[in-house]
Amino acid sequence: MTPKPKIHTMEELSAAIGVSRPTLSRYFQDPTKVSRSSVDKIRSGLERVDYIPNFFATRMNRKTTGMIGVIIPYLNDLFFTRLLEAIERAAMHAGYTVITQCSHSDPEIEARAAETFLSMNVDGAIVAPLGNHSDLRIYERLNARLPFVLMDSRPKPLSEVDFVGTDHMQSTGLITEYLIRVGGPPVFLAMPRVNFNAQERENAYVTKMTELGHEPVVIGADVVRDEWHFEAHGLAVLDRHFSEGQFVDSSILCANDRVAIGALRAAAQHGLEPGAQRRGGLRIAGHDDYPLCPFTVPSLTTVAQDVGAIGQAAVDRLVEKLRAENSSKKHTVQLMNGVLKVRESA
Amino acid sequence: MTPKPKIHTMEELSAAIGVSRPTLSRYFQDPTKVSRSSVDKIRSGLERVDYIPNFFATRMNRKTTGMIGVIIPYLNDLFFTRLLEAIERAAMHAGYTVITQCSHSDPEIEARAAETFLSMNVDGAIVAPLGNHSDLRIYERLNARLPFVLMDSRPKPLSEVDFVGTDHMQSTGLITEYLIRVGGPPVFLAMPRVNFNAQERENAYVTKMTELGHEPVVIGADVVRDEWHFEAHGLAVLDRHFSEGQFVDSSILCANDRVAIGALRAAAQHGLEPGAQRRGGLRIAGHDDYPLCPFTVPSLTTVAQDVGAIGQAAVDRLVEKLRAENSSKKHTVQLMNGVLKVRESA
DNA sequence: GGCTAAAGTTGACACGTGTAAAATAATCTT
DNA sequence: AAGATTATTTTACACGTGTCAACTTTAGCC
Repeated sequence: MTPKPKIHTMEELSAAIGVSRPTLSRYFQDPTKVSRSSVDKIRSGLERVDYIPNFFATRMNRKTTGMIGVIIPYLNDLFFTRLLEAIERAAMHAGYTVITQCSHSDPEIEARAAETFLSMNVDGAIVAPLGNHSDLRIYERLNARLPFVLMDSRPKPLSEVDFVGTDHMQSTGLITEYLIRVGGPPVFLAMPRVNFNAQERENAYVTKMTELGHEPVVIGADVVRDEWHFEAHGLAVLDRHFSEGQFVDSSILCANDRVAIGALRAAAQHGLEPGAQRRGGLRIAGHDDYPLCPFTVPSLTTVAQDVGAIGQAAVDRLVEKLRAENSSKKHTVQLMNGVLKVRESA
Repeated sequence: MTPKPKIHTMEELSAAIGVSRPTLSRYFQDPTKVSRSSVDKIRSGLERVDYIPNFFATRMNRKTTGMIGVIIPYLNDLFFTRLLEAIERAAMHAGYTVITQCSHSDPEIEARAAETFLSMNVDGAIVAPLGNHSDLRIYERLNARLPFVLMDSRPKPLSEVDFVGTDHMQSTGLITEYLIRVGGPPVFLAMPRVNFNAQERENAYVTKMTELGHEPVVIGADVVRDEWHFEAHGLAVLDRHFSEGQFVDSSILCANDRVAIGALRAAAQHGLEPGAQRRGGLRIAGHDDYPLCPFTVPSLTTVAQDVGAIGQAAVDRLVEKLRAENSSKKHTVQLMNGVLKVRESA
């Protein structure tokens, strides 16, 4: 088949089809705004020709770009990819195009991404923030100029900003309570301070332990390792403790599942078999319900974040804001409950 | 501090600073093209004012947009996120902005993403294709209109297209040979046919087995399960076989590491302990060197794809093409070697 | 068939910036 | 210091499409 002739502008297309250019413009935005006869002419014309409207020219003048910007801190983590997937699904369903930027845990890249969004006139932005306190002005700047929603991790000093995430006091409390009930009171294996959730989960653990009359014990909080290498962190910390005979028959609550996967590995290396079956023995639990939890050996007991609901809620709230056009200035904080997933490891 | 006054156009900025608009335009593209004194005036002016050049207006007229489009088939897979990270790193270093689109293993979304790239006048595109043969025209269309590089998985019918990926004949051959050497000749646990690599690895296995005088055995190729749920696939297939007493002391080569993680799980559920230590026993190996391989129990023997090198090479080749401006029409195929990673499981 | 209201179309201008050529300023010769 | 270069700025137009107001056609009605 011979390649269709390429047409670069609506002007040319208008001449080739025999419909005025503004009519074409309206057709590409919403075919129902054009009469039946014109639609037919345009349809058949487009079949004989290779034309794509210029993305930039169309977006430049429209009052709304139909795009929402999303910033996530890290790609190599299935939690964030699932979140992103949920957001893309919800946004597509609501008729928006998602522009994703990854900050690679670098505040400078994060700031640049925010500027890009402003420069692109995105209709709104959803951001999973880094843990750096100096970045708060970035979020405030976005919040002041766009419909804006923070998700996953919440910087406390920021009050006037919408937020969607998990209620870590509830979720971490839930699994802490479970571990206390079925075994001994757990120690808490912290994660590197990559975001505000790290501290929040630790606080939730301490609170729940204190509330139930137990002495909280936190380990692994001092190590400043390669930030996002959670498995290596969990492995290194526990390997050290196990080598000294510490915690070999404890309940260990890990700050997230990736740390817990490292912990499981440490246990295996020391011939330990974490599991609820053997009373009094080692127990390991995590947080998040990472997709691999059912497949680890032993399978990992954890508390699930409802990633799909968080993504959906973030988009819902954003769409609500950018439709309301600055009517209600009240901000919303949506905290989802975690759900206990009891498996073999605890 | 009082918020800086917002300025929306270069025209206004020009008036506010006292430099002509075209000078500002040149400043934002390349400050060295503007005299020292003007740079100073603009710098100090920008500090007193809040202005961001309009992304679309700038891109519309420039002959080059400085953007490259990347399509990956699936986000919830650390292999692709690592690939994406390598590409973003390399592209940023080369001065390009990456626009990422995920096809979510849906040919329609993939096609739409390609059209978006054309509509945005990206300087070039890198695509990790789906396994659908009907999509070949999409790649041919992109290849005809842009500097274009395919990566990771290669549709054989496409000949005039640049490609960067792993030499699966070598990599799969390497680990097949290793398994034969240290234990019995392996059976091959196939992966769902999500892309062309699935078949290619299977072929490589059969070839190497035949070459060394062994009878190839492929299992799990018939199951058409939820496409990308590799772990569940590996678990289900092996659970069935183990239940019937099959392959309990075999060497099992999995088509990729995620399938292998499911296989390890199946072994554990049947009280089997895969590992090279116990001669004659069960062995499980994978392919890719998924980031979790060192942390599984037992740790997973595999053959590593050099993801970083693939991403870098794809960007290098693309940049080379879009600088050459259609000089040499010859296309390049770069196949990287896999590297054996011997761990505990085989 | 003529009149009116509604639907659809089009001309003219706008959007915010890039860019080549013309004009100006700065620097260098001799 | 005058002329010749060169560096820099500015003028004027271009980019491809959105949008509004004015215009034309169609549909509906008696």
